[in-house]
Amino acid sequence: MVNKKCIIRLSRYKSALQRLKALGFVKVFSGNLADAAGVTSSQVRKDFSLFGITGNRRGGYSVDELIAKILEILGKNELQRVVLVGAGNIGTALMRYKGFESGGIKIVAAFDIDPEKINRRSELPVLPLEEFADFVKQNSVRVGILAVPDIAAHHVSELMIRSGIMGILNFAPIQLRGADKVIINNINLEVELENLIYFVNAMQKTGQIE
Amino acid sequence: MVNKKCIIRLSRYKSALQRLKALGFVKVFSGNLADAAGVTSSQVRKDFSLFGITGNRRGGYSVDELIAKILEILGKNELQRVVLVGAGNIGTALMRYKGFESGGIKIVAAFDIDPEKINRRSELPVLPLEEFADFVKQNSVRVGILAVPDIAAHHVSELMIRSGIMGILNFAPIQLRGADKVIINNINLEVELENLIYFVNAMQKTGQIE
DNA sequence: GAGTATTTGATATTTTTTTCACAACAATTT
DNA sequence: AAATTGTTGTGAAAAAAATATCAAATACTC
Repeated sequence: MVNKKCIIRLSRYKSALQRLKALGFVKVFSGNLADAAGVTSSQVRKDFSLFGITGNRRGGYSVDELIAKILEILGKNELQRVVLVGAGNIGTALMRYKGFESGGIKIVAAFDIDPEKINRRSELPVLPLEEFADFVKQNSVRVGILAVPDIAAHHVSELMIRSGIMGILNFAPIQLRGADKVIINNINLEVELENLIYFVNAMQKTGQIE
Repeated sequence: MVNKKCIIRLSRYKSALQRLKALGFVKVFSGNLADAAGVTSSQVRKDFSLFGITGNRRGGYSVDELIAKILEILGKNELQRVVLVGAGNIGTALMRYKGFESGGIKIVAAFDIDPEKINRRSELPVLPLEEFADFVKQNSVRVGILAVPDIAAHHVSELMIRSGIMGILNFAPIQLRGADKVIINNINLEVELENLIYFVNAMQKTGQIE
């Protein structure tokens, strides 16, 4: 009933609303939000109705209320703690990425097998992979980012699931298949680029797309 | 008719086939591929029929032929040159990422406004942003990766489009709206994590999902 | 405070995507 | 060589998602 695309739109509405709020808006109509998020106003209202979000007929929606409700739905009222496995290229970039904290998401620890990468004293400690299960259990972390080379990805994903992780954001270039009751979102850079290249080629051939 | 999801599946079939080939498989049935890619066999055959890919009734498909045809469709017969803007956290990680080259994609140059980041002598040169338009035109690059902070993203995307870039892979945490005849794929890490968190929460509440 | 204009919310319609079902066909067996 | 088995390819059916429609509601005007 509530599918992935719908939640992604909610995230987008949230960002748009926060922008609108920063600009001083107090009320918003479904049409405004739709424009800001690149969808139709019907879509916005449909999505809202799915979560029981209501506005005032003719009066639109209160920006503050909307933001509050969406944050609630997305579970952003409390800080979400996330762990990271793989302190390589992408892992390190994610560790340094500042954008998460403002959004209520915090990488609380990273893990790697390479002893050289271990650093317990850092604000964001890098710990040996052997400590992963204990850490996750003790801190009841439920979401993990997987940024290890493809050869290790399957093995690490199993460790994560075994340790109690229920959601994995996978950057390894293999399609991880979710076990039961585990959500896996794959981000595959090569696939994204291939996609782009296909449509660019197609557009160049036909002069038009879609 | 041919939509984004379909091309993403093609990419997945390609990976699965390359794996199967490495394992020594010569023939494959739609069901095998479906399993490997996590879809139904109908889906596989439908996708193939869209691109005029045919097999032998009862004989399945030749792995080599399939790979060749998919590579052809995805435009992977020639090396695809890509540029990158933003040599920060994520940009640098992408520059170092080795996975692309094996897949026929090569980042040929990166660009940044920070003079400290400029490095013309590197194998993957980092050039000042002012040179972007010229470089893209002279090298007829059509795909670019955008990895700059959100404040700069809009401005840079316009520069890219003005310079002739037709496909943008956007890592900035804002939803870039595609101009006409420009494809934009957005990768928003926060949105991905929010998504994961929502479903993990939902699962924990209900004990089941989907 | 009646009348008007405008927006929501719910339902209906359309479009898109996926799955089903099965005829046509090609290996394999008898 | 006939029968059988198993797989493709495709058109039809079903499911899912997006969009359009419009009565009900409510803010605003005069």
